[in-house]
Amino acid sequence: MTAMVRKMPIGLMDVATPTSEICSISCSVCGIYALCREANGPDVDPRLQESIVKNRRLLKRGEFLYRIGDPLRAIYAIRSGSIKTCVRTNDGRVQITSFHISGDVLGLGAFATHHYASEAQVMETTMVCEVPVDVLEAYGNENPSIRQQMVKILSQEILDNQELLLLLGKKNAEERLATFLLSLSRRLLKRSYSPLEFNLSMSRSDIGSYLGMAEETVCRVLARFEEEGLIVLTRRHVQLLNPDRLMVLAGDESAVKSKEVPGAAFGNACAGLKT
Amino acid sequence: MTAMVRKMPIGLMDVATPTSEICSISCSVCGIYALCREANGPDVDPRLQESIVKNRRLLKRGEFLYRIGDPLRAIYAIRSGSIKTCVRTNDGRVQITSFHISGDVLGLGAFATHHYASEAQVMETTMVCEVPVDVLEAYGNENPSIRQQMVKILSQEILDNQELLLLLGKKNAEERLATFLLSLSRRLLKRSYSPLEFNLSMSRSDIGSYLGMAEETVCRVLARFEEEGLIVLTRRHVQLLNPDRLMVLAGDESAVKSKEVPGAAFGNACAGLKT
DNA sequence: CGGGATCTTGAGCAGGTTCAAATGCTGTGG
DNA sequence: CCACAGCATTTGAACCTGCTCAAGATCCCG
Repeated sequence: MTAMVRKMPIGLMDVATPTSEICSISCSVCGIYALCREANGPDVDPRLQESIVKNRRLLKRGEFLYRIGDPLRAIYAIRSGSIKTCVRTNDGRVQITSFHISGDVLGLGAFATHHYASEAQVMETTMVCEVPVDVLEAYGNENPSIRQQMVKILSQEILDNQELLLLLGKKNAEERLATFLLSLSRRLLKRSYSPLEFNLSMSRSDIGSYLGMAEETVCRVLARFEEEGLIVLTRRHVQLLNPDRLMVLAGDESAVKSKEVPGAAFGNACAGLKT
Repeated sequence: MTAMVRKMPIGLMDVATPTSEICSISCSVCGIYALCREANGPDVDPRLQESIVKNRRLLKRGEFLYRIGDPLRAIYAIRSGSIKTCVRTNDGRVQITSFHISGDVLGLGAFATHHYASEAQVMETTMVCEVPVDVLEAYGNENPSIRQQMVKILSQEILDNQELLLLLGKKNAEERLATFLLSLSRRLLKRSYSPLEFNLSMSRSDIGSYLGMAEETVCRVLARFEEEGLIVLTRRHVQLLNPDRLMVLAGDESAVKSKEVPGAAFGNACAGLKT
């Protein structure tokens, strides 16, 4: 049970997608990449194509993509790297609302007020595509599928937030961390990364801020998980040894999701990793 | 400071809008009522008009508008009454994600998967308008302003959730209740109800479930607020005596919002209530 | 190799939960 | 109209999870 799985350095920090693959990333909920694919077709809005292909930005750790109160000018799709979004109280307490990774779309939440109510900070060197809102709107007006994608992305963000609300309102420390690890694992799987072995791009303190608990408690619970043989942890490298047991600990809503992502899925993925 | 404000029995439980007023309710973020207004104009999609005018439902306390896993068939606008939406863990713990009142729109969050991930339960006798999704989509395809409204509603729901995430992740019991009372007050003000005196349509237990704390703690903190002269509480009837101090206690994000809703707004509203 | 950031571990404390019981309110049926 | 059943609310007291403070260990980068 200890070291059957060979080390594969695949994780948030190791993503390096060649430029040519920008439009080939498989991501069912990612409207912007769908948009990219469309942009390669025959009848394309040239403004959109230009904005997708040319408006790319490389950001370094610590930089802000946008801050609270900034006017909404563009939405962003992450090509590689990772970004955290936060809200804060007036005395400076910070609640991280989401860790965004390759394929995620940021910024649509500001459509209600046209000003950001959250801030987006880069966690590691990150490449984003920038789509100005006027371009997006123009294209959306002509293309129903783009509109549907936008609604889907927004709607998905609501679902993700609901899951986090349940976690923050009703789960204890152990359940929070189990939920966190599994949710990360699922998202990596969707993007064809290894779901059982990955690197965290966030610090313990960030994890705490996201899960509504102190940094120290994060450490302690993770240490307990390791003692119990559920995971192997080396700095920011994580290996899930027993995802099924983690699922039980997570106390997730079973009725709906257990059908979609049964424990067996993890087992199979695990088998694929073995030598 | 005690009883300068005359009792006005306006609150969640007292709403009784005549049928003729269905389309005249002023609600800037309510796309469905905007939709209603449109439906009275000359060039109207007859399917939409029919669904708005005819598809009304009267629900009684305890009934479910939809449950987790139900397929998305329609979205709903509340005409009168109130509805709570919840998510739950597999062992039955319930997190209320929102209290919806007159003018709110429910159901758009299910667009991502076409199945509800939450449940909506009626808190008191409630009248809703039902708009089938196919009707909404058909009409949205023809009318850009409807589309914008939908995006705005979704986007607003994300903002509301973010506020709740901050509350659940970072605030203590006192801050939670102060935030709750003020947020309710603001929403009532937007709908032209008295923001300083109102009836709660939810139980202490529901408030606890929403704010991530035990029913007993809700009671204790509210009792403390009353001792300190911040509020007057009689069963479910609330009077805010010192909203400015509540704002300080709430620890809300001041920078952005204090400009929009300064404490003076409450003072003025209060003056309007006096004899 | 050094210094700052990150991570880990320990010990004591406290806010909020849990359990329990008393009180108050509401609506229903006789 | 009143008594009663059932639910909601309130209050008390003990307990416990997770926080805070503090110190040490480890890592990363220049």
